[in-house]
Amino acid sequence: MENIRVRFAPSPTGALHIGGIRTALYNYLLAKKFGGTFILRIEDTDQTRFVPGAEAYIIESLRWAGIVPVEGPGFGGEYGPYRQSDRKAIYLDYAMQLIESGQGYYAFDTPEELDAARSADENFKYDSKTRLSLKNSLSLNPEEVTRRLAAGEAYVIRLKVPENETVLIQDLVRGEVSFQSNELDDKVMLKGDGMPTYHLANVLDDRLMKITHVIRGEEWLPSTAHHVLLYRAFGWEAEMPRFAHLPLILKPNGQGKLSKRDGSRLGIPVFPISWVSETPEDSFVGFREFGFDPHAMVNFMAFMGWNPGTEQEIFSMDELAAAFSVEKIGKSGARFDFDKAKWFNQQYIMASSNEELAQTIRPLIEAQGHQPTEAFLCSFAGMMKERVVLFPDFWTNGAYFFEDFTVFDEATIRKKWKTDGSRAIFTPLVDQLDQLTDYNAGAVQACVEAFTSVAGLKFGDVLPILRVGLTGTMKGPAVFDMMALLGKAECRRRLERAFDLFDKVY
RNA sequence: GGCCCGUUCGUCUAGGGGUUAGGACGCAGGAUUUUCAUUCCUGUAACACGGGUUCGAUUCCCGUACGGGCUACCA
Repeated sequence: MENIRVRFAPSPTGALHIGGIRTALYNYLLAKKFGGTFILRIEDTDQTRFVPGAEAYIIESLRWAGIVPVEGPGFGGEYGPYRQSDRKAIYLDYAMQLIESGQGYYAFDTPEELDAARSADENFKYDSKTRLSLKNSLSLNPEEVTRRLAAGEAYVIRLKVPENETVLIQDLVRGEVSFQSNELDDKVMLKGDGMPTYHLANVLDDRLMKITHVIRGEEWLPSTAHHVLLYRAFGWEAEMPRFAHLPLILKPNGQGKLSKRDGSRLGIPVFPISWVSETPEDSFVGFREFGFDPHAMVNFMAFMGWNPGTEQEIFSMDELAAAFSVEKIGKSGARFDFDKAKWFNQQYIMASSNEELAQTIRPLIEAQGHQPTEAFLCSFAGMMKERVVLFPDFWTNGAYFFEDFTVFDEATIRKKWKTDGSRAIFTPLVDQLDQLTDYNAGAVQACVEAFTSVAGLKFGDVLPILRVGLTGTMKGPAVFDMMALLGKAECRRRLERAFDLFDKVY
């Protein structure tokens, strides 16, 4: 394989949703697999849509996901600058080449005139059939063009799309796709403000940055015809990058592609990390803040539209890179399945070490006002990790490890606790537990078993009392493990408090 | 409207001219478990439709339907 160079080229117009992350991921995986170079390029040619902070958001999102560029703004590289607004002169230069070679032309039509043309004919297209009746250097005489230019009149440079040509695209995902040039319009290459459009800048930068593979969303497939025409115009068609157009990510339910609003509408994340804007409607919660492990998100995203062809589903980034191939990318849109995303996260949490989990959840626990020791937190994580799906579940499902419960499972107590006698039965157990010198799970269990048989009770009569007495709930880790972690004094305190509470149930 | 792309269980998908059409999520049931969860087992459910080509089509071709994308001096 040649020296692969791929790029992720987002526009800094706001938060980048999960589809963008997947595009970046596939580019990254291809580069990683073949020892190539993954480049980040910021396509900020639309000054009206520029959003401050968006570039930093994109970089942080990628970093969180473990997709780190080798070249890009702030990352170095020999093909910079990597922000298109810093490359303005380059685009002008090449746009002029288009004019000189007769493959581009100046157009003086104002946006208002074009709008008028469109409202007069809804099928209006600026193309080979209409361009001679519009105001441009093809229809106007040379003196008039020179005069307008000299007078500083606003103009754009358009691509002169040739007639009667067939544009064939060999797409790595879709195979051969063909377009008739007569269907294509004369796209603007250089805008009135001197900035290039996406099409010009993209083609030029891919060429100048020696990009070998263009992996991008399917929404770009139609304009790829124009891009090929541009490569042709510059004489680069033989060395064009290879194209791969990715299937879109669809809404979880209903129809259409996934949109920003779907997240807040359905209460699920569709962004990698949170985006905070002045208005709540434009602020979004991310996978990170939802409590996802970035590896789980990446694993999940990798499978939206790609599949290794084996039955393995859990992949590290390295394994993903090793297994990845553009040929195995699917063709049809993939519906965003949040249940599957959660399943991946659960798998990752269960596979994480207690130490890793402790580190991740410490801020969540501390935010609740508790400063557990590292040892305590690790044991806690170990006991809870098979019982959570998202990181915040550690707190929601295990708060009783850190503080007294306020509500408890009344149904169990009504069934197992008798106000006219249970207290007398269980107080000796508390006392016996207090006699233990080594308060470990085994010793506690032995003590409880001995008590149970002497008292003529069944395990099922004693365990629920202990469990609910200690934690308030019937759900949770093994009782004796929890007792060992909580310690003798704390268990005694909790049980006495609980017994008082239970007596008040009726 | 025009151009382009797509269509296998509810969802993500494997597969591919002759298969009991496989896996995963979800859901349902069961086993294990002091609870919950984990784990294991079982079940549920799919080749959009119509024509060809063929001995045989879910697989190849053509239509139709449906879905999606693009159709800006936005990317």
